[in-house]
Amino acid sequence: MSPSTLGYALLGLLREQPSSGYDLRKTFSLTPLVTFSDSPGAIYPALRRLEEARLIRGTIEDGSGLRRRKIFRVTAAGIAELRKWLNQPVVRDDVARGGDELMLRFAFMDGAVGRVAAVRFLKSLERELSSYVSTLREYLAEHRKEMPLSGRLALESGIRGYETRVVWARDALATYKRAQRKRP
Amino acid sequence: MSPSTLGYALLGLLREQPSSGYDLRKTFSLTPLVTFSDSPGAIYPALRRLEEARLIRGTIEDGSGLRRRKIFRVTAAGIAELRKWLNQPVVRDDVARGGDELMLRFAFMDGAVGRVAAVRFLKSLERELSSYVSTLREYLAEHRKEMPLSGRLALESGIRGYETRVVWARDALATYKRAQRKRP
DNA sequence: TATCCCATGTAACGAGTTACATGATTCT
DNA sequence: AGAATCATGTAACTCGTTACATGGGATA
Repeated sequence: MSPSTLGYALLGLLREQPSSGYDLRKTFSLTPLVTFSDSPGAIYPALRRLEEARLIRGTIEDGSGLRRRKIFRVTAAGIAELRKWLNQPVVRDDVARGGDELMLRFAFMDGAVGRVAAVRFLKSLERELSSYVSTLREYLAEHRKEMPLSGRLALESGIRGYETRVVWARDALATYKRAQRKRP
Repeated sequence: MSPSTLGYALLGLLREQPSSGYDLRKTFSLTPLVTFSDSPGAIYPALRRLEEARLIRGTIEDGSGLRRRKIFRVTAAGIAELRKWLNQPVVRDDVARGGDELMLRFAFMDGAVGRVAAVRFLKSLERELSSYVSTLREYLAEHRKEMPLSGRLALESGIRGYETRVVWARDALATYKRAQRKRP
């Protein structure tokens, strides 16, 4: 079985920095990754599953007189699994379901799959987003009249959000192009 | 136990229009509510739970020779439960977790709790969103240097998304004010 | 010594996913 | 007659939530 979204988040974080379960919990409670729960009932079982699948390995820190801490590191198989996840094509369903997981994937790309994959991702993201915005606009145009006011406004909010992300994707692409010119 | 998010979505839709499970599945697959799964394994058990809690009641449609369809209607207790959900204050956690549930709540307000509640919601939403954007900006300013490029860009995408929603909330408020002038 | 933070875990429960199952009706 | 669609449901499985449990080390 492939990991859950939380599992991939842990994998991505551990690739950047080997950490204990407690460290990861703090990351989830103190950084923009608050979208994830920091509850021990989620983190520790998820870590155990990843370890059972040999995607990470935990070693008890043999520090001088410190409390016991288990530090997890990503294995080669873990890196491979992470790459597989990051390299998945961007499909319409991903963007329709809110696209949070897509942004998580993008956030972990640097250092794991490189600029080429990131650029490919941004291009297909822009394409799928644009197409989805069109669908939503058509729906709005067709149902505008029968929709209750708050329902219509909520839909407009969603559309604006997706449009903002399209613009962002173009800017992000430009940023990558600039970085590439500097050190290709 | 109070209903899940899916349960509230069903409650909100059924308040607008009594429907069968199949109708609701189509709504979830063909409208912007695709964020929800349209799988029967989610919908039918959720409907059964709502019915057991007496929040909805289903009656077999005694139509002439049609296939059996069970039409669900919201009960008085269901309306009360929906109102309770809609009238909950907007807290920081709601916006930090992405805010999708907040927009769902707003979408169902018209006809269920009235303009006053909708306006109150928008005001507190704008306040919480603005405050959360500040938090994210501070985080970005402080960690910009150490963050990998894609991670930083992903965070910027999130910030832009929240900012877009702040602007939207102001526009939506203005829309309500205009509507109020027309027929107060 | 009392209290807080560090650090890890488990157990019961709820709910969604996936896949399977069933049968009636309409279309070709 | 066969296929597609309408329409409802169930069972196994996974995973996250909530709440509880434990104990060492630091701080007052």
